[in-house]
Amino acid sequence: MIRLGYPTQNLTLPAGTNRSLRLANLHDKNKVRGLVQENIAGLIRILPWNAERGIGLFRMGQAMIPFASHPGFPYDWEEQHGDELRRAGELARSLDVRLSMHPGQYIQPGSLKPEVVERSLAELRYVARLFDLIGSPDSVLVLHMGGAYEDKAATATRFIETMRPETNVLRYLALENDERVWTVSEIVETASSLGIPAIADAFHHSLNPGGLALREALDLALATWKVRQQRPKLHLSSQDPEKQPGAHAYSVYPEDWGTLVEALAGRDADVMVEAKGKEYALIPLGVEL
DNA sequence: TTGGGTCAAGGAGTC
DNA sequence: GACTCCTTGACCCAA
Repeated sequence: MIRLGYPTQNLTLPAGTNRSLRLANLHDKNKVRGLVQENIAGLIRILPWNAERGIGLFRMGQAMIPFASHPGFPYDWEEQHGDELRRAGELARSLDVRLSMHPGQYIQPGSLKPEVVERSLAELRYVARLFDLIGSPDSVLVLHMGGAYEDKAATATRFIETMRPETNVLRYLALENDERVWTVSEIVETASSLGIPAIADAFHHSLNPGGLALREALDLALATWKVRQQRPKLHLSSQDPEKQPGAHAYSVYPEDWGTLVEALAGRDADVMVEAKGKEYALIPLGVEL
């Protein structure tokens, strides 16, 4: 069985989980508190909408708690929003919707710069703490491995050494291949060293296959989820024909979906669809909105 | 009220 | 060297 999901916002409702603010306004406690409450309220609106349509995955916006890992964050967000987050988590579990987050390109645990590593770890700890409060052990913290710094082997070693002590982050962390640097086989190797699973992104894989067919890449990535006894997660998207290679299209093309389904060959997976059209991109995959 | 420039942060690749 | 792309558009000022 394949379950589907989409990221951060629902265009139909509409509702979102990614409202943020400029750093210059972070001092305004009431503003920040209001935005966080709106993001959590958005999540609470989206979850039942998804469940009614059989959409079993949802990715929360990284700015659910905007600037949560920034030293200038103006109050104790765990204490102030803990109850709301626990309630949202209870709702997600009662509806059987799996949650995830995907910190962005600035998160570089393998960086050569200590300050970049520290900021990256602070952000990863924020996500893990948020998942703790939500309380669903199958939540997934999706991360790219970042830069290669002209020496992949040394960077992978550095990445592993930096992450190994982060036991609470590792409870949720999964590594994803990207479209130009790290291939599926490389992230599977690093993930295995850390005892965590790997996410194969079918679109990135098509741009950066590392000599593997999609079927072979899935064989590697799906097997890594045994360490957590969880359903494997994958990503799917299509190329925007108007833009550079790697840019996500508004929707998913049926041929890309067909290629993934064929490569899965009947195996179970949770597939996150990354498209500008959000939930509308699930329509060509058979979801009725 | 709206249009458009700008926004914490990194790195790789293209032009 | 400037621009684009990646997670995700949203914020916010000027008119």
